[in-house]
Amino acid sequence: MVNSKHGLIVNDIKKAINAGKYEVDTKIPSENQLSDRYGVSRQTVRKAILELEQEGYLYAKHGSGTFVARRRSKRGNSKNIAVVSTYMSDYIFPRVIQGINQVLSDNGYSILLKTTNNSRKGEAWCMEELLSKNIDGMIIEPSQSAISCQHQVLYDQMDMMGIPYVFIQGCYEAMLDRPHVMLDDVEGGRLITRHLIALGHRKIAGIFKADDTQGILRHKGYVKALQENGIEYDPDLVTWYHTKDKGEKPMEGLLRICELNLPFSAVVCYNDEIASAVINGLKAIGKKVPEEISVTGFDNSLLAHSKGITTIAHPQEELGKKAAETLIGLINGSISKKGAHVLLAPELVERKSCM
Amino acid sequence: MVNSKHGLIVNDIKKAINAGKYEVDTKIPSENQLSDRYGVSRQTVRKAILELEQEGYLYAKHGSGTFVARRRSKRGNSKNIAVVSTYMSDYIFPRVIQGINQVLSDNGYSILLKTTNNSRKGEAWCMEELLSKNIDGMIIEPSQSAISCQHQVLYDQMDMMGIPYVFIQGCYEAMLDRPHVMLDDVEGGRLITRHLIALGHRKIAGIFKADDTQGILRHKGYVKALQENGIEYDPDLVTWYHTKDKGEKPMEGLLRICELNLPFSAVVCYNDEIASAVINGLKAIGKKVPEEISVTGFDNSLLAHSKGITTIAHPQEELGKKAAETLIGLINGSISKKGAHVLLAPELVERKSCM
DNA sequence: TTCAATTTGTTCGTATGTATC
DNA sequence: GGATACATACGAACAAATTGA
Repeated sequence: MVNSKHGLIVNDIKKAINAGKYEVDTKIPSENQLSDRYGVSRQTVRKAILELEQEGYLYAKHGSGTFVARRRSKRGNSKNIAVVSTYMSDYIFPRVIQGINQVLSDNGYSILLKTTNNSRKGEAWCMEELLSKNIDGMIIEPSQSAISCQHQVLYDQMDMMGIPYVFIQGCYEAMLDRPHVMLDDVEGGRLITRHLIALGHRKIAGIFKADDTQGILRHKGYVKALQENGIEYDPDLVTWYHTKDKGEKPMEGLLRICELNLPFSAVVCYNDEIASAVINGLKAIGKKVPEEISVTGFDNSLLAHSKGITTIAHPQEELGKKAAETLIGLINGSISKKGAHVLLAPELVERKSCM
Repeated sequence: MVNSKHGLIVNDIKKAINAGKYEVDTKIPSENQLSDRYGVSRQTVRKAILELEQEGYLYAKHGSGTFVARRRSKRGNSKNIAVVSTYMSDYIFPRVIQGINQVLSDNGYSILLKTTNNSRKGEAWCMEELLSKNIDGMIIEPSQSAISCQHQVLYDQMDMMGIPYVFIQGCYEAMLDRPHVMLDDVEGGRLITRHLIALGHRKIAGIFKADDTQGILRHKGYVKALQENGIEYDPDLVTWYHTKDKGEKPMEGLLRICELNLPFSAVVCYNDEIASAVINGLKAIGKKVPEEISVTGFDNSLLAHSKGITTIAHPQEELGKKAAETLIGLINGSISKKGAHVLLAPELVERKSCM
């Protein structure tokens, strides 16, 4: 995003100010001190400070020092709502945003769209930019949701500025008390596992993502369904993987189970992508799907559609609508922050990957 | 009262521009030349130029020179760009907007998203709302592009306010001189017709939309390909239809051709939707596709993918990127409105509807 | 009041990187 | 590929304003 040294310094100081490390009208370190600290020339520091001055973050006093400016809070009803998503072209997102747009535009709001590329840095960057703009609220899909949120200050600042926000799809563990609208992943995991049990399966393997709230919740539902039907939970049948594992790890786990001669007749997968990889893997080692082993996905993505995978459907448009309605409720005060927790019921989509 | 050397240079250049000594978009002397002329260092010249750039008098082009900008009324730069599309969830749109987002966010801009639902009223309503907001530019996909633009006043008003805009996908007939970035439909029509000719077809029917710029251009490409290959153009083989005709008309035309006993072995269709309907229609009257008759589409939509229709692909992300780059060029003055006409090369996607 | 230290403001010189023609 | 021109960065010097001893 920013390659230049002065750009990095600008971001750093901005972050410090937004985090409240410098009070308004207090002096920041002198140019010489900063150039020492960052290991750059004084000219480079000056360029950064000049930029921040023009953006209204700082003001310099000749012979005296450079100070933190009182941020102009030109708040009011701009009728703009920020929508922050991880990726733009994700198969799942267009319909969600369509739902959001429908409700918001009906209520006279416009959408300010931002993407984080699913990185924390991207998210922090986005929010810092948004704080300098005039928005009435925010709908945000958190990045890498299972890792603890290290930039909660930014959310605190939004609270302080009275800008309400709603999490969608996932929510940071530490912020589950904040407003959120998401799929009931526990229920989804339960639903699809119950479906397999109803088909007669007893030994059901599972592949879940460990660094993701959704993965943990779906696993919870999987366990719940087993218990409800009097089937003992066998940890050896469950494989956990992380985002960085890419494609290999899940299949490795499954092969390990095969090698251990643990009999299983079905696999519950974290999502359609994994399910697709598993189907290919099973076919490669001579197992027939669904005749010998049933496989399920999650998300009802295009992949599930084209490969005929039985899966759990996101009520995408509904999710967008609910999120927008919740946010509007928060803005006009008709909904309290504590009550704004919505879980949407998932739907089972039967295809031909199970029997 | 300016004491600083760079201040004197700023005033000098300002005066020269205001006096008309430098024309708009002409190059001013290079930094080195100016530093020689004024007897100051290049840094001092740079500082002066930077100041003038920020005031909107000049714009610098890396590796090329520094130029006189078209003076704009200094509306606050909100760093917001409006993106107006017809529908949100269209199969084609996510990737286009992804391209737009990539370029814009790299340049520090945010996207303000609006939809028109492909209606003129929706478009007018959108633009009125946008005019009341603070935006630096607009990328717009026009609604129902062939009908003459009845609300040109709104565009004139944007011109007056100095807010640049770029049309994507299509462009109003009467506004083809305005900046636009779109697919080269003539080339697309030529490409797909040439493909059929290369496969050995000589009698090629065509179905085109009459009230749509794209329809007319695709027809033009169709004619061009025929002429280039020494095949006479036969108007009887071409069916024209209008938006209001819905699905029946195109097929009627084709049936008429069949009844007239005009032999043809291939059909070039306006888009994938028509191609799909034509394939169904031909099958219904006992013609085999592609064995007896080859059919082509246009747009590379999901429909073409699922039905295996040979078609023309939009370079979607590229289109978004180019549109964003063009708009940024217009904003900082490095591109003139007249030069901002971009046609993107289409790509042939071979599937199984031709032989 | 004066003086010295500190801090920002302005300018010069130089070097390297990178885009454009 | 080479020349040109802008972009970034470093180092140094002096000027001007402020502050406190």
